[in-house]
Amino acid sequence: MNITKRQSTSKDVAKLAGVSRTTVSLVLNSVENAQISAETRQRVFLAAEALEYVPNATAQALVSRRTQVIGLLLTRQPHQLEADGFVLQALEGMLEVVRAHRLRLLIDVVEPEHQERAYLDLVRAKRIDGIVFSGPRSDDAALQNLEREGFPTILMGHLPNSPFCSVDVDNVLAARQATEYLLSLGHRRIACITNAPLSYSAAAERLLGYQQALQAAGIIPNPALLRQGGFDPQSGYEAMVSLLQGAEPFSAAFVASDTVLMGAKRAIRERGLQIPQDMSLLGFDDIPWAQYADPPMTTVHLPARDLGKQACQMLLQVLNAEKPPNRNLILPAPLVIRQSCQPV
Amino acid sequence: MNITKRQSTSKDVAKLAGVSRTTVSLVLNSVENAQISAETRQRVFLAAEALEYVPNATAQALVSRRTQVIGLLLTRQPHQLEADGFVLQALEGMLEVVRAHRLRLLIDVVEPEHQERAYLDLVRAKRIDGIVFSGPRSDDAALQNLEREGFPTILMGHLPNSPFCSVDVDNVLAARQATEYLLSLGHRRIACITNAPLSYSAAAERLLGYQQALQAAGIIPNPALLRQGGFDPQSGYEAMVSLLQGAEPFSAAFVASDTVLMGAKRAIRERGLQIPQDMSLLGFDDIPWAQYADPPMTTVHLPARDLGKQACQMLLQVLNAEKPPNRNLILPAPLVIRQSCQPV
DNA sequence: AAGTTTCTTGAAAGCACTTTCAAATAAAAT
DNA sequence: ATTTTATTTGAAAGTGCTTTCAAGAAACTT
Repeated sequence: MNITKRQSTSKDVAKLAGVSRTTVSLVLNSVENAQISAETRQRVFLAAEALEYVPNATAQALVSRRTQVIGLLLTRQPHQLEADGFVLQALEGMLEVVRAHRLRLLIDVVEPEHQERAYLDLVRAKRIDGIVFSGPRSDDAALQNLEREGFPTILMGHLPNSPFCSVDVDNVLAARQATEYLLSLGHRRIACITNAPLSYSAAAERLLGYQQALQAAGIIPNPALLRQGGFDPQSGYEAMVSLLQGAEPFSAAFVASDTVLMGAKRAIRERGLQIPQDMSLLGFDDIPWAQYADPPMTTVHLPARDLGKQACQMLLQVLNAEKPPNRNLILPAPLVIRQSCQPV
Repeated sequence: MNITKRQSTSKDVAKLAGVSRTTVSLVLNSVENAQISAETRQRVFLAAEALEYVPNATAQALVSRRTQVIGLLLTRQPHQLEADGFVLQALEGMLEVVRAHRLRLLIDVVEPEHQERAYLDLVRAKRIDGIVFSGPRSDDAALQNLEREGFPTILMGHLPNSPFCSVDVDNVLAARQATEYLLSLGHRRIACITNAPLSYSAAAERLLGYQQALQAAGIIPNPALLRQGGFDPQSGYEAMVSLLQGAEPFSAAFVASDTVLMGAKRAIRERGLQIPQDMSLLGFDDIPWAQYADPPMTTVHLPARDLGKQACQMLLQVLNAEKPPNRNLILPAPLVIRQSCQPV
């Protein structure tokens, strides 16, 4: 476990190649306008190879003012991360582009409570070049700090009149279409469980879509048929139990998150109800579980992986001072019809 | 989006406080043996506050040779990450201790194919102080590189005669106990689907536990009842379809990963079989899904969160040159009996 | 009042790199 | 052979911080 052999530096390479450190840097970074003879170049490469030289990222960062690291920020209660099928898919998409650009990804989860200083440290300390921010909330003080700092940030999700670029789906539309599907099956009493507290913009939007569809069909959304979920199956379980115990009957439920849906489904089954015979269930996110559930879940497909990918790409554009083509990129979120809904 | 106002440096703080940068550093890092008058100290704090000063992490890292960042390395095919319930829980545990120590977490997923140089970059470039390595494989060339470099590394999982410290569960024992439970229910023909290719040590160990239990009961493990899964539900689905189509009858299956189990369960239901009436199913990992599945799954509880936490703590001990109390920490992995198994 | 001892503080070096700029060398032109 | 031009290379400064070392100031002895 000893770290005896010192790491070789550009100085070592220079010495071995018989050139100056400047030349080493010029060659290894293949600087355009500086012409180095092919022979010298070769010597440097060989020396670097021989010493297994890798430039010290910290030193490079210090001088270039770029750490080549981007941050993924999630705002959740840590324990709510556990069952989040979305995160991993998005992460994957991000890693894909991050890797292609030889960057690194730093991940942090901040709890909604003490986010005040949470990112400031990350940002001010210049630990990262930019941020992909998942799950923005309107009441997020720290996010406003980022704004003031003018820190390169991309939102995964959407925040009305935020200066930041964002990648998102049209939650309102997707939720409306989902609800319309339920309506088209003849359901009239449709319950709704949100995916998160309404301060999360995605939660508010999905709820709105649900309400719009109902109203367009001449149905007044019934508050007694609405419950709030929050990131984990347990919240869905509790919400559904409460719904089932309520006086208000319903034949279908739109649950704005598959993770929450997982718990809701359990509550229904415990009650001895069959899906979809006794109750139609429609989710949101299309996490891997959805298609393997019993029955496979009809749900809105959230292109999580793409969302992550696009967010990263947008961030890179911002970092390179290119004007991103779209300030607010909207990806389609189609309804995937499987077997958890049927006509009344 | 402009970055007009330059970030304030320790020099600015020094100037505002009317002291030297040395003093600023001494105060802000509360260095022990250097005594600074309370009055000076106060002035520095105030100045730092006023300028919203946060030390540049890069510069600190350069001089201290510590980046205060630790890496989480996962070896999977990226797309296999998607449904991995374990990762997020472990991540959470890690974040907990990482945060407590004011460190940061860098995450990377490397594909088993080109891992050769994959971490070397990370390590040689001194981007991170240490590594938590999830899913070590015996045939991992890069891991051997880490060994040679003497880089502070903790294994989440286990590798026979590796010099690295590790945190793990006793996979053999857990799998044996799980299988014994099935045996105790009267099952004799028990299929097994592994959680991953056998080069992953955890996969090999779980399989071994299954085989040991069988042999102890005087049953010769039947190769026709064995299939290999691999990280995602689809692999489980395919494995179970293949098992079901095979000539060999069986009344129970031990699936060494809940994620894989998710797919296997689907295959069984599509076949019109009831769980547990027609087929007992026993999983491994206890991902959030397990307790909300229909029926709730009996499975081996993998203390993922704790594993992550302990791995991190161990790494910190290594980094601080403390001898970790246990070179190979084994956490208990109890069987959680729910409703997916019943007597024949 | 002079000599010690203790407190504070700042100059300077170092961390490993990049990049500018001018000098040195080689090649070309007169 | 000498001047001009093109080609290479290296010294040095800068990135923002920590830390050693020694000096200056203040307090204490004798």
